[in-house]
Amino acid sequence: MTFDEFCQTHPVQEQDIYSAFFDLFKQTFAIKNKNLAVPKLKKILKATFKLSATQGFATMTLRQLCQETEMSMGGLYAYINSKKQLSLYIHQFLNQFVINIIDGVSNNHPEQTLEELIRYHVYISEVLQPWFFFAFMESKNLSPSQRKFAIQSELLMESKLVEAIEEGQKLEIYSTILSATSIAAHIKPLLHDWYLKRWKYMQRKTTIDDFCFSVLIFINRGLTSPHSLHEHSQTNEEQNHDK
Amino acid sequence: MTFDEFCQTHPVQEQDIYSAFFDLFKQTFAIKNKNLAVPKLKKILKATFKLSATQGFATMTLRQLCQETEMSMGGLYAYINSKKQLSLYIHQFLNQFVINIIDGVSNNHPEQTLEELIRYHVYISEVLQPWFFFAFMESKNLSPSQRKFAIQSELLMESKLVEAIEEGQKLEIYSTILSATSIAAHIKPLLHDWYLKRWKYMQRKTTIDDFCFSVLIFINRGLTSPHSLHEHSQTNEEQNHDK
DNA sequence: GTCTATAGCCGGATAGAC
DNA sequence: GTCTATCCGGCTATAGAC
Repeated sequence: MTFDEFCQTHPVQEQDIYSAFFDLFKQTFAIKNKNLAVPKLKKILKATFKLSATQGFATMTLRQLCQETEMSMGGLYAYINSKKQLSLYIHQFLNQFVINIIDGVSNNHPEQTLEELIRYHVYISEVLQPWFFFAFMESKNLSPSQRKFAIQSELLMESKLVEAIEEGQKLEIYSTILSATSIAAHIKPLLHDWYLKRWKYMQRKTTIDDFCFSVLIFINRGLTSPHSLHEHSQTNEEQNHDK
Repeated sequence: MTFDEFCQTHPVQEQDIYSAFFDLFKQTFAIKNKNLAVPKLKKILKATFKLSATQGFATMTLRQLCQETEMSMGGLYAYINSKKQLSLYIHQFLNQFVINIIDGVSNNHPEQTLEELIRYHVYISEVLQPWFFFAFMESKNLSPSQRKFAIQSELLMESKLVEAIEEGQKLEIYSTILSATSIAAHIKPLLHDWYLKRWKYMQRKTTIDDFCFSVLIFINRGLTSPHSLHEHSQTNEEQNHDK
């Protein structure tokens, strides 16, 4: 499945996202009119991501947010109850959104499942790049209990990866030299790189499908190659003596 | 080379580090007495890392820093000129420190060079874990020109990785399906994971040499395996039809 | 629902005693 | 060199007009 196909089969357009955001928290907003609220929430969230990405959420002031959104302080406070809650809502919404999609990944052949998990993660993090970046950088703002809640989508992804790898190891498709847990631990930072170092990939004109292709090759090799570094490590001491 | 051997052959003990920190910036400190200054700087830096890691540098207040270091505001200001400069100095020192070590990596056989680069990076990031974590999370605080300067150690590491991989590809030790640049781009986040998600590895009781071993196997496979995902991707569409 | 004006607080930084 | 006391600016949040 390519990125385009993913976008056509999942509710990941901008209007889908911000509309879902309103619905999730509507009972706590002072504003009740959805048609009015959604565009403004969109403005507020986009501005928050922009300012947070360049200076961090903590140093972003609500005055800056007003300027960026062309709203007044009073107007802003009709949509957010506090600066802290704005951050909390972003974490909570993202977590819910990711769980909904990752949970739907079918569990068939391990290679197929693994590819789908990886592609879906990259695709979601593309569509919600500012959200992912924000969540990664600003997770400190959360209290321990809130953090535990917001991390659930991460845990789900990790357990699904481990499950697929273990399945592949049972079927003897994948090597068992490294544990499924530690391989999953290596896969995740590879995927995070797509939204954390976005500018790097933009600069190099790497498309999202190129990135997926390259990551999938790299991971697939890490899982299937019969080679082991063991021999390499053992000869290493001899090499050092040669110096 | 194991982590222990690395520590014995490089100036990476705590006293080495904080002493070097004082030397690098001594002309700008109000304090001139090194024996007095080094322990206090150590206290200040450690407290800064601790507070920043849990709440972020931006929300850390100098009053918190005073409490943590058992100093007064006035006393503190004998060691730092401003909050901003404290952050800047951390970035600059780390950058210098990493360059000094990475630049010394010998350029012999590509496999050996690659292993040494990777091990050294992990080993430095172990010894200076709080510094690396700080630099990653707080790089926003830097102005563009300062950031450009502080990123030089990253660029050096990256260019050395690419150089070694290209060398290996020329010698036909490594596959050329993926470019050296994109492989290097995959290696870096794997290494960053060691200091970014430290708690995860602590919890799992993964030792640093275990981590290096596992990463080296994974990378080595990614470089050498003859397998290509190409066949897999091509058959993927057929698989989808099967559903 | 949205605005302006302001309350109330807390941060970084400094002055000046010791 | 180190302390206490204080200044001043900017922050979040709210009150009240429209």
